[in-house]
Formats: sequence, structure tokens, C-alpha cells
Amino acid sequence: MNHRIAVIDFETTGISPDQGDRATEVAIVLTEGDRVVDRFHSLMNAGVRIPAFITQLTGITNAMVQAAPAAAQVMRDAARFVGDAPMVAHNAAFDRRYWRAELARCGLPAAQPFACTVLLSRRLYPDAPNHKLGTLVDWFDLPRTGAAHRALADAEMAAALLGRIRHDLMLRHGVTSPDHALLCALQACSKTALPKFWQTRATSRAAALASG
DNA sequence: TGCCAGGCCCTCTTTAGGGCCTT
Repeated sequence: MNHRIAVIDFETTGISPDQGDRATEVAIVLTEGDRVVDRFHSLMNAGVRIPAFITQLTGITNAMVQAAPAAAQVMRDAARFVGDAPMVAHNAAFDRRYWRAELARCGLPAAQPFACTVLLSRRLYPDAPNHKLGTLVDWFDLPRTGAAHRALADAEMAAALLGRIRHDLMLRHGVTSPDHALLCALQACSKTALPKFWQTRATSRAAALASG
């Protein structure tokens, strides 16, 4: 049985929700094993202006978000879409902060554990030129599914990178179970980056493998 | 207009500092 994992990416007005920055777009790619089984994507109107350099970076304009659904509605839908699936993001510390901040504005909990493909790739691919998402996608010749710095394209690329990590862990460990390979990958994270949820799953899965 | 953060990792470290990564 494969775990469902929600790979998320936010586009935002800046880098710090504590300083008033808000999300402008969210995309979530739901994976099961090697397959993408569902997608969620929406621009969102948080009622704030987008700095010019952000528009230059992402292509997301004030007019685009003004025509989008209210941020609260989008986040309620996103939370319903994710459910209790564990989440993965490229530089998860960033997306986790926005996930928690935007859901908190709606009065909703954000209990999902997060794992980080930056931390994983730093451990697994020390020879990579750097660990930016676009660099790793090019380095591994993974497909670019759209414009970089748009939420859906970045979430799809992060999901593809996660698939590559899973693949490499399977080869390195000689284990045919995708679950086990993924758990090994997550264990490659530092202890502080490895949520309790995964430690529990890893322990039970390892015990099941050991018992044959 | 220009500025802002946080978590992780590495090392010339641990009583710290700097780089990376995200927008």
C-alpha cells in the first residue's frame, strides 16, 4: 500500500507571513506511489498589493489576484483537499509557515507533518550544482510542466523531484517497496526535520519488513 | 522606495557565524 503525499507550493507577496506577507497562489499535487492522483490549484485574493518585483518574478499581477476567490475560501478548500495526508515542499520551512499562517486566519488547524526536498537533496546529492528546485529539475532532466515560480508548475516539479529521490533510494537500498524507499528518504532528513508521524511509520514499516 | 525571516547545515563550531533556500 502506498501513502498519499501532498506536495505543496505557495506563491506569496514576500518571505515573511509574520511581517504581513500573504499567499497569492497555492498548488497541491497529491501523489500515491509514483503516480499523481489529483491536483488542487488556485490564485487567491488576500486583499494585499503585490510588490512589483514579485510580479516580475512570478508573473502574478494585482489584477489576477483581484479576480481570484477570497483567500479564506481557497484555504478551506485546500485543507479539505489535503485532509490528513503528510505534506512535502521544496524548502518546507517556507511553505509550512504560509500553510499554518493562512489556515490560522481561517481558524483552521494545520496539523499535517511536513518533509523537505531541499534537506533530502542536500543529503542525497551533495554533488549537485546547488539545491534550487529548477537546478535539480534540470540536473535530473525532469520535465518542466510550466513556468517556474508559478505554484502548479513548481509543485509538479517538486513532486517529480520527490519521485526521483524515491527512485534513487530504492536503488541504493535494493528495496522494491516504494514505501520503504520513501521512508528511507525521509529518514535522511535531520532528526528535527523528521516529524513524529514519519518516525512512527518508519518504525512500523521496518518492523514489518524485518518480520518478512 | 526599500526593507523585512526562519530553519537547517557546515565549519576556521558548540559561549558562533555565515550560507543556502523559499517569495
